[in-house]
Amino acid sequence: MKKSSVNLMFRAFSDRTRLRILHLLLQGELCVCDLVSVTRVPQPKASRHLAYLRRAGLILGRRDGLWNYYRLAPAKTAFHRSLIQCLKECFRDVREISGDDRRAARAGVCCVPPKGKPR
Amino acid sequence: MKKSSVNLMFRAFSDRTRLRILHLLLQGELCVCDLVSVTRVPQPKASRHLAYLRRAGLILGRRDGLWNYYRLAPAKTAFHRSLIQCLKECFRDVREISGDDRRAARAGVCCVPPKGKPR
DNA sequence: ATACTATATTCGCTTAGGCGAATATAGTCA
DNA sequence: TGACTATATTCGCCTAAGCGAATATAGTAT
Repeated sequence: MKKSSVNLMFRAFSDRTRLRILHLLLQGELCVCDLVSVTRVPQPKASRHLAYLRRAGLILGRRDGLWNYYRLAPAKTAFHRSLIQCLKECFRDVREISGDDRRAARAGVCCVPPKGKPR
Repeated sequence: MKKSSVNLMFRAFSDRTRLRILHLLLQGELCVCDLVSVTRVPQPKASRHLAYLRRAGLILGRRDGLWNYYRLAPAKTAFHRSLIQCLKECFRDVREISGDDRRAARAGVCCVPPKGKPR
């Protein structure tokens, strides 16, 4: 773990959009278009924040054809695990998160791809 | 809890100096001059960060004569408690913190006041 | 009063980082 | 090849926020 990653990780959590994305990823892997359609955030903005989270070591990406799937990086330190615990608890206090959860629960809302997305 | 305080609190943790101050306060109430002498941070800088932490609801101040004592604010939410847990665990990853702890352990290092500080 | 101590605030500067809009890249399909 | 889809990056702008230096405030002592 490089010397400033604690700061980076806290900073990563200090933005509402990133918090929403991270919270959604608690339920598992999601592709960018799912994140975009659930959060109703402009796609470039979502990509920007995803890049930030990737750099901070908080998420991992995987490309499958046209889609990029992201998931939470496994926590390798006690600190990282505690941070994830914060994530699980902050939903009460971040208004948008409950709306996200509701929309996410309404199943595969997203884009209908040319060939059908491999679920 | 106002709507943006989760962000504010995470942001408060995203600065090394504030992290060091918060970590020191885990061991109890300290006055500004103690914090300054232990962290070796310029006094105005320490005061600035203390003001930030006060605004974020993370610390409480108390004035006693010439001295201002600060302590961690009691956590009133599960989220806040988890955040404090992060604080307890991040010392492994923030280099300066171990030095702070060592210096803090060397007892009442600080200023020798006119009349002797009420310990 | 003056002098001194502890702490806080302001100023001017610089960088990080958020945003929307536009554009680039990469993979797929016909 | 060209058209289309999903995603990423760049650009220009603006605000947040860090810093050192200087200064202000408040309490104490004489």
